[in-house]
Amino acid sequence: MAQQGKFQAIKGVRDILPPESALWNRVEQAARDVFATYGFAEIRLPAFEATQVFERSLGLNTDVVSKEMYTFEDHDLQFLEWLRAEVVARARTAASEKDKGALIARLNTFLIQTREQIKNGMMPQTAPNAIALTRLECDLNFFAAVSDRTPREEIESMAQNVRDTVEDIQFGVSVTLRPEATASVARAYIEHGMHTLPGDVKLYYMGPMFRRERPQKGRYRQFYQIGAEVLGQSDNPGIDAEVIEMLLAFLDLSGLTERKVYVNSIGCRECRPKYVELLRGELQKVKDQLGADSQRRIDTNPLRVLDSKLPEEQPLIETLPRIAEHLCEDCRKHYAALKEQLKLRGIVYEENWRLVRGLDYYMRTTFEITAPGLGSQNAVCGGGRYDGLVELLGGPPTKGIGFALGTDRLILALQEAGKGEAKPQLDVYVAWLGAAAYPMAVRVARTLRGAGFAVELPHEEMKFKKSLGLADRLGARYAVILGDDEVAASTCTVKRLADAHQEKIAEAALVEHLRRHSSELL
RNA sequence: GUGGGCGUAGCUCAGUCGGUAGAGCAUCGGAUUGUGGAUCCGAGGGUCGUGGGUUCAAAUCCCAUCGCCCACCCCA
Repeated sequence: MAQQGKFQAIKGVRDILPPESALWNRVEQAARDVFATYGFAEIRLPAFEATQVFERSLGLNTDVVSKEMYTFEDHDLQFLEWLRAEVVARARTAASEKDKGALIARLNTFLIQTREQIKNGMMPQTAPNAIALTRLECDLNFFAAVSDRTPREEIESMAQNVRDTVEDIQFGVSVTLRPEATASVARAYIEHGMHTLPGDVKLYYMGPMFRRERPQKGRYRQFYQIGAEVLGQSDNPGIDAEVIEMLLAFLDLSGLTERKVYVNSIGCRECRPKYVELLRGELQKVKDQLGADSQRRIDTNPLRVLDSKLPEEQPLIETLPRIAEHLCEDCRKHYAALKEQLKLRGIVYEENWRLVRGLDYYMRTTFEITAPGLGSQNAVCGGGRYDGLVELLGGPPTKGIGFALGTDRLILALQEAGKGEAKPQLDVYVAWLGAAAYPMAVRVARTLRGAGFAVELPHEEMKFKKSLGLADRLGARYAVILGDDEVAASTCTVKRLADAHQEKIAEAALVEHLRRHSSELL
């Protein structure tokens, strides 16, 4: 229903309306409650970071970084942008005598202005910018020296140079809407010197993330995650197991009982590269039996071939070498201990040797939770160990493990499982009639709300017929009816809407009366 | 970026061979001026996604375009 002139939410983002928003609150509250019992505290992170934080953490050649991030330059230099566009436009036609002069003039102004802004601190003083400016200076000199004898191709090639260089200049810092939060947590851990805190640092977060992807079921451009991280000096598998235990306790409280837990180990910097090469070699041998996507992955990321869903590739994939058999001694012990720790906690899990992670920072323990009813995105939650990430971002050597749960998908799974019901609760509807009753209605509503009841008070005078009709449709448990009679006697007529039973209660005793019957409210 | 499906009332959807735009639910009002749910009566609500073409006549046929959904890639 895209009608001209009507606004609608942009592609891939959406409104979460009542009553569904109540389910969201329930889920998020469950997370807070459970995480708190495991000693986790909330960290509230910015929604955007310097682009490099994500490039460094996730890896430059991951899909997320290379094509799915919302990235922009943060600056306030419209005049320079306009100048740049002018330079580019003039450079396009620089071969003619007239435009040559215009290009020189614009480029000259651009260079002066740019230097000025850098001096003022309005533009970043970076090495690439310095190089670009020097190059433009040379180009300027070239154009000033152009004569009739200068070959046309040379002029055009230089003009092309100018366009490319001028467009490469960074006016501001590159920032990115966060596509995930682990990188931000690591950044914050370093920035605030959290390695000096006693014990492991246990943090959780929740909120929106952003990826510029084609939307589909359970996948949005603004999506939500609930996540938790443990950072510290220890990589004891007990931590990994406890994180998984906590995650499952949270899912229990949320009501997601139909789910599967998969675990795997993907090795470390020592043994994983060796395995990847082994796998690549094996895949090369059977290349012609694979689909086009998998063939491409042999070069780009052999581990992802294991993820293939193509039915015809499955038998072949089953014959491939498994990382569990090629882990180094330390990783083997770590993985074995993890499984022991899970058993110790009575956690039912499945090993999935094909479970690999897409992001560069993962190592050793990886895990995933799946649930039915999510379309082709059956993963609700993924996580793993990322020792070394903090160091990669310039911090001290630090171990880390955590998970991120797709809230949109958890909500979807709960709804599919019939556990998405979230009725708005309305305890009392105050129906009043007559000018004298309104002040009493205001008073009663305020008193009841003060006592913790959810109360609806109409502000237009309505016949009781209409008032009670509304009370019914709003799902109120009780109606308090106030008219001239009640005002005269300082009593309230209290009607239980479920069975139409009603009685008169003194105004002063109303709260006590409703409290006594609060079990009926539930 | 690639492929498929779908756009008619707030929602779910009919709409025949091209011939005045429909139903159910929802909303509002009335039957019922101190009492809700049921029933009955009534009302409002539409640029048939948008633009163009064919035609005496287009929701319907043709072209283009936009939007949404699902799937692939990839991922939570």
